[in-house]
Amino acid sequence: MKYNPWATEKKWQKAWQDSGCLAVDKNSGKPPFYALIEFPYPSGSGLHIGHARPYTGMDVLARAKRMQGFEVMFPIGWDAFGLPAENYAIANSIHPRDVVAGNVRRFRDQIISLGYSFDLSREVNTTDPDYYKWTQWIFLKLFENGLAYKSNMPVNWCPGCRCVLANEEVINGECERCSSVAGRREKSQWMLKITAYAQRLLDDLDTVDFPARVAAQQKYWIGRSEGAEVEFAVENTDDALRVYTTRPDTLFGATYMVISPEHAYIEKWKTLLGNYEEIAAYRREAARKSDFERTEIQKEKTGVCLKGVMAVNPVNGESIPIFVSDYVLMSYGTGAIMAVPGHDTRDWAFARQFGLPIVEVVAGGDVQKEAFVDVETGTLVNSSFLNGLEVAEAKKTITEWLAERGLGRVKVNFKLRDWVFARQRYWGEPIPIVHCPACGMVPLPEAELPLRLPEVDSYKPSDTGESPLAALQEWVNAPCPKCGGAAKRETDTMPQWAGSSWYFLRYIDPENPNEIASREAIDKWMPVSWYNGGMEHTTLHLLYSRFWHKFLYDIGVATTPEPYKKRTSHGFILGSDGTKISKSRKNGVSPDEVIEKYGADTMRLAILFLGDFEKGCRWSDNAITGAHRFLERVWALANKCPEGSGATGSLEIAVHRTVKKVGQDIEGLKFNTAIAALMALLTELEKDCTREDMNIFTRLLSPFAPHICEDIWELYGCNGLAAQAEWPEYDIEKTVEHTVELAVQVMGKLRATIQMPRDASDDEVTAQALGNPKIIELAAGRVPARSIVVKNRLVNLIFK
RNA sequence: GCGAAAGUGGCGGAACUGGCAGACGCGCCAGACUAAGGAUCUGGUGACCUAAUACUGGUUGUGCGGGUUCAAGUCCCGCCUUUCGCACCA
Repeated sequence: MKYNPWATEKKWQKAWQDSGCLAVDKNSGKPPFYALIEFPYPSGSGLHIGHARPYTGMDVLARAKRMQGFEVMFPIGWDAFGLPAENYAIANSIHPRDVVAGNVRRFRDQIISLGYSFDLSREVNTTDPDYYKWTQWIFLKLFENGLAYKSNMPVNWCPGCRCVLANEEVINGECERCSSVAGRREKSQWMLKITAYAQRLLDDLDTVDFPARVAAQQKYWIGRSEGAEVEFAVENTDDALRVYTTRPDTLFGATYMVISPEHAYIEKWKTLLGNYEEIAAYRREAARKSDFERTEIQKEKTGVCLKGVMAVNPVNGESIPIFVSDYVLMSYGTGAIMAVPGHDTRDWAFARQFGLPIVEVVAGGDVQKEAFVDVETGTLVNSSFLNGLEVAEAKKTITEWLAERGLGRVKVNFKLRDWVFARQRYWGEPIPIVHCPACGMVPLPEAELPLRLPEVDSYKPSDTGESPLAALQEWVNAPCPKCGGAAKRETDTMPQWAGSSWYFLRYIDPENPNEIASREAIDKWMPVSWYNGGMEHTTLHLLYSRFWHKFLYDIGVATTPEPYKKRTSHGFILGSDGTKISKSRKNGVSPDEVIEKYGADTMRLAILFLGDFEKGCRWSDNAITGAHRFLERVWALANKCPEGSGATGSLEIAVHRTVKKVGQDIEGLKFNTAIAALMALLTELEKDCTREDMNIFTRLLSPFAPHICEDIWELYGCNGLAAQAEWPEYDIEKTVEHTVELAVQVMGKLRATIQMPRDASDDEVTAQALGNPKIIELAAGRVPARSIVVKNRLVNLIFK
């Protein structure tokens, strides 16, 4: 009987769903295991191998955990708000809701056809009002707690389309659609104060099981630094320029200052400045550039000196000039810096450009040739009372000195910036705030949630930079919830990150109309046992969702400070030509095509056999050939293998070893070597096999290739489904051979191998090795000076 | 520039806390079965040299150059290259 996956795959997919074996049994009493994948954005092009790799990996884990006696929750949903659906809707005059519904249907079908064991009864969709009601509810709580606020922020502006652009829509400084040069504009934006949680987001990384590279990247992104704030008085004004520095010890070397083009003092000092027009022109120039351009290009330093104002270095009273330059950003620190060209590379380049003095304050380099920045252990010079001190000591001394005089203070700074939480778009969660002329910003009462997206004819952004919602008078005009007077709704919507920042909580209790999830359910399932996702989400989604969860913990909704107990990250999968998979390059593979030609089990095995799950890899059709042949051999053997009791001798050892290895490899996400071990065992079983052995083999293979295993299970007349079978156990005693082969080395080179009983003593091993004809010949009568024995592995003989 | 990861046969990739490099698969070669083989099965397959009474003969080999060690793909020092992330972060 030839292997014919098409005949039965659909049948088993239905059987898994219908049997309820994928759904959670509340009363099972088994330990809970919550396996989570990053829920997909249901794009129009359907599910591709970039999804299939992580989903297959986690499906193997979830299936194995079920067999191992855990109550597994393995849910999926749809992160369906966002720009692509909206753009597609605009281009094709379809409602984004309908676009999404069609895409979701396609994704769901594909997910089922791949044999994934998701519990579809818990499916959530971020665009469902019953779902986004709670996204809005969380926003209201953030607002109530002072963590949501409005602030002027620069946005990308396309003068051609007359609308705000996402960073993604700006390609090389041009609008993706109309190729106009995109500029910058200030806009009042909703912000979330993630910075208030910076320290906790950093500290609690120690309490979770994240891969080192993920934790390192988050730490770097949060970017904690300890330094000092220093006040520089400005001559002829009552103002002081406040700077943040991590190197207060170099204060005596500060020979000029630089402020960001957006610094408020420029306007304040307008009348004092002899060259205001020049400065304003420079500012306009800087404003045209995106942050990206401004900070990316390794360019010559540009800037303008502020004529008419001078700052005073607080430690030595010297007057120093103030410049404006775009290399100083308003978004980090205070928007102003003290420049120490002797010991900072950027300041050095700027000083050279503008002929400014460069003073050495830490001994060791030649500051006239280049900035001397590697100074963590240097000694201070040219610094009055700091002379002779080590850098660390000098930092402390100067900070205290400044603090005593009210000129400075210790300050911890973070690179992390607050989260811009508004989009001028239709297809997002409406922000439940009303702007009242009398009462200001008023939150909607909870009872009015969800605030539904209104029906509109056009989803196009308005040409004023407002969201399309702004054009809907009947929706925009609403009574103030507080005073009842005429007021207007907020028309911006939330970013796509909103719905994905808490979805793992909704899976737990997806139908609950009264709360995000019941306390009981949260207690049982949180934190997520194992969350796997892409490295590209390490700094945004992963950090945002940790932030929201910490907030929910603070207000008593969540019961743990961290949402994820364990995080793993799969490697990025590239196309067969080694580049990113894209439709235009045609280097991708559609899982649908593979399934149609070879079946879902082949697809699953092929994608996991490619290479280390946690490392990047490139797709190759060769993987399919190997996987498919393997399954054909499995099916052939299952059919011809006779009844009988289990294997004995070395075959029994091979079986026990494989049980051990496959279990360990699944836990370590080493799916490629687990499959290799199964292939190797199959080769052994083909020589000598009974149904008893094949039964064990089938259960081991079942998480990887579940359909064929159900076929075998049925063929053998076993009870229930293979998916519900118990995971085989191994006997540690039966994983070791009684006779081992040892390598015999002479002076570190392999010369022979010998057979020895397991755990033979060093002396026995040495004696046996010396008795080997090959070794006798090499020894030529000499006696080894040393013999190094590595138990059950090798012996190395050293002759003088 | 900063941070992280990685360089192993023709190819994808294995290799536990230093211990027989190349598991497993693809491809290729030879053979078997065939009317036929792009099916299947069996055996072989890093490179170079040398073998024919001794295929458990020798040398060399994990990006490059040094080092530590009885022993290095693995550890240390110095380079080179690639990928990913961040980008003038004070």
